[in-house]
Amino acid sequence: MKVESVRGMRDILPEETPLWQKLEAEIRAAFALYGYREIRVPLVERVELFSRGVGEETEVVDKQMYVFPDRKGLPLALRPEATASVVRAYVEHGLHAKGDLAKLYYLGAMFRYEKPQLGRQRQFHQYGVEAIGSLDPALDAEVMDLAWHLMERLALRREGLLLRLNSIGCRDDRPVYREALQGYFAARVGDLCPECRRRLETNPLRILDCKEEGCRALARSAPRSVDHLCPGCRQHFADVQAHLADLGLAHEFDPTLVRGLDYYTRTVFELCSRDLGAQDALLGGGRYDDLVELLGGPPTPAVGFAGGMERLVIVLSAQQGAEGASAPALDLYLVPIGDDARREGAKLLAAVRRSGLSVDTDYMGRSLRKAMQVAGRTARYAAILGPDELARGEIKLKNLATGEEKAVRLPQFAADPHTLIR
RNA sequence: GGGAGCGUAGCUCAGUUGGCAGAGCACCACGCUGUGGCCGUGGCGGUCGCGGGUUCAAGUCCCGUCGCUCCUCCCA
Repeated sequence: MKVESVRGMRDILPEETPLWQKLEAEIRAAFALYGYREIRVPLVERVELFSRGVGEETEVVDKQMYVFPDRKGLPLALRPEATASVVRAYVEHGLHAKGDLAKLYYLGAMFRYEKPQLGRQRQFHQYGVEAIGSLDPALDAEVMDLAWHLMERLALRREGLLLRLNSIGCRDDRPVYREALQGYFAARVGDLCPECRRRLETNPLRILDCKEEGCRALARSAPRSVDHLCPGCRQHFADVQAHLADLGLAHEFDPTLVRGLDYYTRTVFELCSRDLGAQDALLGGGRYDDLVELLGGPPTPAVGFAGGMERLVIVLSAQQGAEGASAPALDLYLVPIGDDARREGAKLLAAVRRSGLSVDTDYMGRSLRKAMQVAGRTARYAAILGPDELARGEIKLKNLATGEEKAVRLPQFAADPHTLIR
């Protein structure tokens, strides 16, 4: 019986890794331009970090989290997202004591137990930023500008993207809005699914993104969060929009946007692709002004976003598909003829590699012709070493693009291959 | 969560009313004994996703199961 990969967990093969590496490099470069520094947090956390931080009632924690006890029975979880971990680290290491805005970014695997499909895996990869320590609406706008800038770097067309924006208010607004929702849904409780009847008491906000058709119909004309903002939050939201306008960032106000995680406050946003089908959200984020305090730190406002790498890979590979085959990866391919040449060639390889040239040779016992074929598609130069060359103390160098071939002294080539290969 | 489609060679896929499992690409050998890209000839390669059922006979029909994909929804 063949052992296969676990459902929703896929291999990224060498054909695809260059694209991932390019993507990671662009993400790091963009984040660095905006003053963010990388933080690496564990893949495994205590369950309570997410049940408290993200919210017991959220779909991510309630239905999608990988939970298991360790050998001593401690309840652990594979992280379904990274913000809670970053904030935990921020509090745990007293980063707030530096009295400055902490700008942190991360890149890595997340785990959610969902039905896998294109652009949605059980192990997936997110990149994200967290700016912890300021309530300035200009910072909200800067974070969204960073999101846009990243997309520009990846050469995604601006017209193909859509920034959706909403405000869900602060912790003082929440009870008011919650009551409004409860009042609205309670009057129509007969049309709610059993799950949502429970949510009516525990977390009525979640009814807004229930999947049942009946609940969704009700949600469409439910009270809007923006109509229940305190003066401060209303001003904050107006300022954010003004700053976005200053930066020339188009956006669309979407009163139904609530986001799936409980820690969000005030600003919430999503950047969507217009040419991606069902899984169109490229990244999403917003403010989480109470999370630091909730996880044991001092009251500290924060804003950030997270995006999915798989979805960018889809968009990018569709866009780059026409670019064709990549250039040969190797500088040189050694083609040995006979056992003596193989032995002598192994020494040569070690020397040439240490000079900084990438070289490979045949270990499959291939014929000269087959080895030349491999050289032709993997390298810029072929080096032919056989009994004749060995007897003369030479090696034949062939430029595989031009077909030009010349014999060079073996010791000279081993000592200084760079001048002969360019 | 709801709906639909598809699983046949390493890859992309044919396979008719149930009747000998195929092609192209890739790989290997030879033509061309030590020189790649082009061409030709031959070869290697299969529990037809898995398990059951119907049948003289199942890749094909039926049931189950696992996986993949798409739509809806949600999200990254």
